[in-house]
Amino acid sequence: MRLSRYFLPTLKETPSDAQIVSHKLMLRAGLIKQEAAGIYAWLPLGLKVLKKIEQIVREEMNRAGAVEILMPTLQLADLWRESGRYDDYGQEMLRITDRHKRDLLYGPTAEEVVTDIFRAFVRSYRDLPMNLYNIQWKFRDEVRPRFGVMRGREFLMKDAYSFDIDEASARKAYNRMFVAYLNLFERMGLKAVPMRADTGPIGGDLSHEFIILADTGESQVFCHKDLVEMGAPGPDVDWDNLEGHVEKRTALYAATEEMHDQARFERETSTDQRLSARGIEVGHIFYFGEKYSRPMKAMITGPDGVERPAQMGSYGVGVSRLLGAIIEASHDDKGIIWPESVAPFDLALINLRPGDEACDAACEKAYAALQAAGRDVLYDETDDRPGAKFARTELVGIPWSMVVGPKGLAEGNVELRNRRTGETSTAAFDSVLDGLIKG
RNA sequence: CGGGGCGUAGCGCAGCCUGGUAGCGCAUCUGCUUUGGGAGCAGAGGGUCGCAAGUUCGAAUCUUGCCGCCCCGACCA
Repeated sequence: MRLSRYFLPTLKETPSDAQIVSHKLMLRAGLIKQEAAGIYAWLPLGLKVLKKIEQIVREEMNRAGAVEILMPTLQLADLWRESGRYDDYGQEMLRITDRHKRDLLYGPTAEEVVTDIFRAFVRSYRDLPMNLYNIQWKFRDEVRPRFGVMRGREFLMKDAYSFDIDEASARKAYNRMFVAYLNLFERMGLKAVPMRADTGPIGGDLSHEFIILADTGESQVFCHKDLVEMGAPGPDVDWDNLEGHVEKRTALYAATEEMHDQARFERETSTDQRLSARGIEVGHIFYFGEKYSRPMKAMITGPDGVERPAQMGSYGVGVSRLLGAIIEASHDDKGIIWPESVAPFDLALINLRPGDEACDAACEKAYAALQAAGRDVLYDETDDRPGAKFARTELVGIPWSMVVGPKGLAEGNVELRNRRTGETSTAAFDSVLDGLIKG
């Protein structure tokens, strides 16, 4: 992409509405534009990152055996009356009436819809286990939206729903999501720690929030230090036998503020193992059994010929929130530092002197070669001054920059810069180009 | 939903207390110069001061109502 033909409205000054660093940077780097409280338009660069995050989530869901569907944003109130939640949900649910005076709502979640889909087609235990997910815009009319996309009213969420014949099988479904979450957050360069969450009236031990640690996190969290550095199991696991991976990570103490038990924390960890930090919730998995399947009559016939409600669980990832969370966890005073897996461009090609024959020729050659190699390049051929180009590239957080200037080029050299480390190396044009082409 | 704050050019702000021709920086446009860390000089364009009503000879400024946005708290992916 040639920058002069792209749409990248960066801001030198921070809009006064923004308070936390990720929100400020998202506005300054031209990722989003606020349209109303908690409602944002996604500009080209923000959209690219959003799509990359979405794709990682999709790939890891598929790997874990979930199947993608797409459910509507507008839902029938009648379904929610069946589950009993229409009246329970309160003011956070945006209620809408159509021209026929039918009560609709903009879905804040999709348990009712997915249960309705399930019960329409599935009757037998032979069709189970099943896990259906979708990545869709949700709306919760928060009283007080804040922190940019971290707590908007409209947000993109991946929500998966598992259906099983019994609790033992449901537990396996839960474990698959547990491991899938560890894997997908790691792919985004995040260290996510699963923490015991409130299971509400259902009870049991099957609910975890996935928390990433960041100084500006919304809640206080407490956990065993080792959990933070424990890597994800990775894709090559036995997806039917994940108990070991899950137990290893749930054995150590980890709790959010609401679930925290200081006495137990001190009992189960030594002083030097204790970590108390701020955290951002980026995922939540939950087993809730028959909560929806029973009132909505999503019944399954088992091998014994007996009909019983499906055992269900739901698994959410805040896709749009993740942009904010990643930035909170990865930035410096110059701007965003995108992990390569979610970066909007693989690299920036900076022409320091457009109009200079040698610079133009070298840049065009590099641009063509990199594109041919499948690299997504942002080619800065604007006539801004070098300082402005560097500052902008750093602000938007592109992982690598190839800098082509007249002085270096006279020697046949160009520069390669790493956004995260700030390291700069000068080398021959061809060798830098080869290195970037090979990745 | 309780408490607080703010709406003045695209962005950041001053002016308001004490009513009298709407300003500054950045950005934008033109010209010249400049070209390895958000350039310099000269010039230009851009505002029914959130909306409405009221007070007044006269309202960005005072009064009332409404709308929007932000912050703290309670609540949530």
